[in-house]
Amino acid sequence: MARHASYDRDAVLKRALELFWAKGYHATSLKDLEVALDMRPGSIYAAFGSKEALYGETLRLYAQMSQTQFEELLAKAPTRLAGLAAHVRALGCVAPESVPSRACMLVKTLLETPDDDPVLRQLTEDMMRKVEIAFANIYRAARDAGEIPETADPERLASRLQIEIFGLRAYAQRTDSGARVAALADDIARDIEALAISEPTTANAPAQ
Amino acid sequence: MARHASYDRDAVLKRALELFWAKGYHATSLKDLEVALDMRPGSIYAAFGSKEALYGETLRLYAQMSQTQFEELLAKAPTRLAGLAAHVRALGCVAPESVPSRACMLVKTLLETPDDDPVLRQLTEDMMRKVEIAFANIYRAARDAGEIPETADPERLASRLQIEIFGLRAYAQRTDSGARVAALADDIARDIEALAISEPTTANAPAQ
DNA sequence: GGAATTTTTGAGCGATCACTCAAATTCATA
DNA sequence: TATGAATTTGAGTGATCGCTCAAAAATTCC
Repeated sequence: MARHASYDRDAVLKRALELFWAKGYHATSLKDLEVALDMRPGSIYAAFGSKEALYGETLRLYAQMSQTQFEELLAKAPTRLAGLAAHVRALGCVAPESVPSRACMLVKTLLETPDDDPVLRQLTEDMMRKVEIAFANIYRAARDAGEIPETADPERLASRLQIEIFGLRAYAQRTDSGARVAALADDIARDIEALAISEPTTANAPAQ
Repeated sequence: MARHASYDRDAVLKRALELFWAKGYHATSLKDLEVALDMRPGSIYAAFGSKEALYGETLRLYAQMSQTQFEELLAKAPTRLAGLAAHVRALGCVAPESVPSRACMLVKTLLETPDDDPVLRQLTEDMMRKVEIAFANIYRAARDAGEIPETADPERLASRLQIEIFGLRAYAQRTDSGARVAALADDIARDIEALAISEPTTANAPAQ
């Protein structure tokens, strides 16, 4: 007894994500969204409530996609440490044309959001903290499995890894040379692998 | 035979810098600037031409202030490597209330600027490149002075250092704990110092 | 003090901002 | 096919955007 929405919500969110990720929150206008989503303002507001709420949903989608990608990489890696290194290398190999922006959307949001913003800033910080905790859990598991020394501090290593990734992806946004970014990602990945407790044959195994 | 401007241009630029650095380009309105600078729109435009041009001038001021601070730190350090480490440690110790934002204004600009922006984006990338070259020159001098191994690649180390700084300062923006940021900065600084060729008594001298 | 020259002022420009809502349209059900 | 409940439409809301400019005020030199 009623009409159904004519759009695919997930597809719409994905298009909104591409736009917001590329241009940022403030620089993206509703006119931009109307064109990209092929929706009129009324439909957009009926579906998402506000520009801010829509942005929040795209952020969640971004975080979820990133997490999935990361977990797949981890599952394929021979060790936890190799998985983390592979993640960094993967970030260094992204083709600029295959992605709305080489920078991390969470960092972009963090840096263009007021310190006291109760919605987008809070959401961003929460998501970043979740990623950091995930990193720490992996480092802790690696330590408990004897991959890295007993003395390693998982939380500190996790924060450091997040710093390297934040920095690498911001750097990637300012550089034309994909090869240079890939080389730097490799440097970072090697440092991660260098944490490994060396054993006769398996030490420093490449994470490719 | 004429009237003089009633404001101190440098003081005005400094106030504009504080505002832009804290809020970003898009989120800062001319109304905000009118209040912060205590100037009416006509005066602002007579003095600076446009919002974009004013932002550009504050960016230049930011880069110049940062450079000065960095050079003073370098001059005080016993070695070039210690100077770079001290720079990182200094960035980790910034009190949040003493600064408009803990994040780097160049990174904030990079991330909220379109890839093809001919003014602000170009300016930002140029300034970043200049900093990177300065880092590379210091690493090169350190290598030529025998502080670090002959095999060290100054350009690569410079890029890596810029990545660590970008990341550290973005991370600082998302964390309440100043102590944690300082500890992470110290980790990064130690890695820089670890490049040093060890000698009997001077190796790993703390950069404090 | 008067004339010349500059700065400052602030009302207001057109454009765009995020957003609303009454009317038109669509479609599953009866 | 008619009905009812939903979605879609897009002109239009008031607010704010960056910015302009003619008039007023201020300062310097003669």
